[in-house]
Amino acid sequence: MSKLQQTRRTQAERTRASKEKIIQAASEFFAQQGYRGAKMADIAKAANLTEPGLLHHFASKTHLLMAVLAERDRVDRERFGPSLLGEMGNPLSSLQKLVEYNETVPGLVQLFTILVAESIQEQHPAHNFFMQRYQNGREQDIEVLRQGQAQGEIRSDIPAEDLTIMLYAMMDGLQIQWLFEPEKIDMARIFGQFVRLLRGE
Amino acid sequence: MSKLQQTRRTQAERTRASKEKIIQAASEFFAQQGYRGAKMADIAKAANLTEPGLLHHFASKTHLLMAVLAERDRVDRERFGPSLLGEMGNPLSSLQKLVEYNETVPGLVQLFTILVAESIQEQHPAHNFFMQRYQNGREQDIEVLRQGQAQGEIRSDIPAEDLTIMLYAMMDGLQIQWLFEPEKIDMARIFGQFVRLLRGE
DNA sequence: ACAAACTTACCTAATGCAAGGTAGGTAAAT
DNA sequence: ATTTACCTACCTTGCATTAGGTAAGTTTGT
Repeated sequence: MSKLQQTRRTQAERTRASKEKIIQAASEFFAQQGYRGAKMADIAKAANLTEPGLLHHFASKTHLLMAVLAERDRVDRERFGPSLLGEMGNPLSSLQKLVEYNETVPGLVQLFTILVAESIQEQHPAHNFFMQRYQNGREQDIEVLRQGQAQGEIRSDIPAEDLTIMLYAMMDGLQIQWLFEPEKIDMARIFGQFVRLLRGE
Repeated sequence: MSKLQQTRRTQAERTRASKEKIIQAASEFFAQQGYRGAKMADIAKAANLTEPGLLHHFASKTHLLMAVLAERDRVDRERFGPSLLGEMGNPLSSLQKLVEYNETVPGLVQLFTILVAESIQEQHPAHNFFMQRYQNGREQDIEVLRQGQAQGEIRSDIPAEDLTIMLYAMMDGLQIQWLFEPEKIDMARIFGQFVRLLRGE
């Protein structure tokens, strides 16, 4: 139709711009419909492309999903460090920050919540991604927690391994109820209560 | 082929038997593949029916899903009371029982975990079912928790409303990690630690 | 008591449509 | 001259649902 649509000089620029738009669109649709529910055609249209146009950049729906997840991870690691707990010294408080941040990006939270559950099945393309994610996360956090326990900032009557599991569990679980009723569930505040418990009052 | 396949006298008997088999098969497939991923053909075959045979009993895939959930609810309410917390007097300990029971039925846990996440989308056929489920559950439990607080069995520095939310969150969250790595995550023991926290040591 | 009329529990075959992916081309960039 | 970034047209498969039939079970009239 119009020639105004794509006015980018170099190919590199065009590619970068297209991929970015695709990933953004895909994130939204995956978040809203899950991986299975999301349709390539919709994603393509949202990125101003046809379906084959999209497939030129990402060879298959699975590839696209992995790209979305990788990108998400990259951004998150940029924003927070490797351990979600943050710096030694004041652990848990930066986790609290993360929960507060999450309340501002319901789309992303929904993306991960739906995909995590979907990917419990072993044959799901993101199965290993999420299993690794939990494993790495817990492993990273465990050291920080031990530190905190040694310094008396975190109660020591529960092993650090268990604490990591509980932290992820509480975050995930709160997200579910919050996604159903964002107005009603004050995720950050309740997570705060939980953190207080772990500090030992 | 053979006339041995269906040797049931009355129609009522046949219908009851068929519906039972269908619901059982559907539960398994929904648990393994989610609602979207499960195929009517597979469910039908597992129930010794053709697809239209199945549809004779449940008018659509959505109807089938609702039937599965209703049946699940019925069985659960039979096993436990209306409140998951159990009797007044010793609350939380029966919740602990529930978690231990859940460890023996991974298929059911997976069914609910995957479906809950899937049904976060408003247009999902089970959306209202699960939202209600949380609302009712929390409402039922809140009274029991207040009792426990009044008798000093449960710490009183966290409002009962928040406690109900945290209990469901911890259960849901633990289930996710447990479903990924059942060997590694000792769901019941960790939930026990959490319960201890809520008792105030 | 029993046959005619009806209802139920299925089946085989076909429909329809959604959705991922391919073939092969064109025009712009390199 | 070649590679890249797309597009149009097409293909294929998967899958829920419908059309229409048959045989067994059930009800009713007499």
